[in-house]
Amino acid sequence: MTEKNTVRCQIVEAAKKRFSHFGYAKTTMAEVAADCSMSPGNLYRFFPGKLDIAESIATEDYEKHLEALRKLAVAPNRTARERLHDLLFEELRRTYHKLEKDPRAYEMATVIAHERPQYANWMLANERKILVQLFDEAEQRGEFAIDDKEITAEMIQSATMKFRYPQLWSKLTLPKLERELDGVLKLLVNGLCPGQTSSAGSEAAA
Amino acid sequence: MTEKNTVRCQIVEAAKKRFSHFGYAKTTMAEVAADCSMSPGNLYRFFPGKLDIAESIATEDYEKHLEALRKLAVAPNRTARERLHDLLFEELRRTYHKLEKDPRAYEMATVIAHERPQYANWMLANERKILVQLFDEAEQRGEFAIDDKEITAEMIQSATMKFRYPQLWSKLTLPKLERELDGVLKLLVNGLCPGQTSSAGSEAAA
DNA sequence: AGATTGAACGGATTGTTGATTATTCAGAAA
DNA sequence: TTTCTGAATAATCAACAATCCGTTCAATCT
Repeated sequence: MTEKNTVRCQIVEAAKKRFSHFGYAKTTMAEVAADCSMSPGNLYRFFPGKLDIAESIATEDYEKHLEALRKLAVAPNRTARERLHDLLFEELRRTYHKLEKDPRAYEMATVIAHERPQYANWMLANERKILVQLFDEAEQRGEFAIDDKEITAEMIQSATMKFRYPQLWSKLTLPKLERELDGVLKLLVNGLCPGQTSSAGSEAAA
Repeated sequence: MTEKNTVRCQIVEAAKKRFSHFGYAKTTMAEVAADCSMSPGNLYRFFPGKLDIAESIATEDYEKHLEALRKLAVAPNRTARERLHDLLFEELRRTYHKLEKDPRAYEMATVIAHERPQYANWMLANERKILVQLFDEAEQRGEFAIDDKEITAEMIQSATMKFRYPQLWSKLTLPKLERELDGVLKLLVNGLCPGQTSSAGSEAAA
């Protein structure tokens, strides 16, 4: 079991090097196998297919991101609104930078999104859990008033779709995207109706 | 001049028939020219290129849609919130049906969006004007409280992006999209903060 | 037995060739 | 002159061949 895991890791590491250096498409299973001093066929004892190796790499990275989001969601000394802001901005910035400077990451994201549509849903569901937790706390402190928190989390995700895979849907620069996300967040928090005070429109984070 | 316009119309009509019957790609300039009893070269006295004929057709149709939106934006006996609802739903439904039942329209939309990125921006700007007008009225009646109406219109468009070209970004059915748009709208209008009453969450329209 | 190999299969990809077609423009027609 | 033509051009596309590569599995090794 531990043995098996070691081999799995070895494969993942070899693939990681190849993928990030030559790209997913230009890396062959035979090459990865050779890097691990094994035959191509043997890879299939550890992964169902090539795409699963890529998914494994992506997930490893994503888990770190998720952890960072969880931290932000419960940061002390921040209002619920600020924490929501931090969450959404972290998401935007991470994706933007990842896809911006690294065409290999872009390629892998595209392939996985295309061949495994459910993967994106799984990511959204993970982040929804964090949002719901944030809402729970916020409600207790009377910061937000929310009927159905799960649904509301979905709606927040709908409304911020544009900022989740920024360069797939627009060619805007990061500063412009940030300004726009800030505007959308303000609207989501305060609404269009007259009523309560709107606390400051934007803050710096990180 | 009128003469020229007549010929232009004739070309557009011939192209419209061809495009909707055989598709944009499978229609040749020679065929359109033949339908108009003229040589292919002569088409270029009236249009800079094939794509411009398609654009002309698309715009003709779009102008009708815009007119419908303008009507909805000033409908009497409806609250601002209801009119905003009608506007966004009309947009969603039109696009959905158009792309759903007519693969030719989908093809043309794709080609134009790809070759003429500015075209989509022009459409958004048109619709923003309508939104701003709606906001102006709403503010006078005290229904909405809005700082910068142009910016707010942009933010509404950002937040409802997912519903503007529905089948490009998700495989959701119309009812699901409608439920989601309703949820997003509710959030945009009322905000997350506790405060004023939320008038009914959803209504039927047309 | 279980673990590993590597040749073989077939679906996808690439490169090449030939045809199609959007666009131009020199000249014919009006 | 202005209006139009249609052959010439260059870019794109479709079809086919050849190759490549992910995946499988019968045979080999431990």
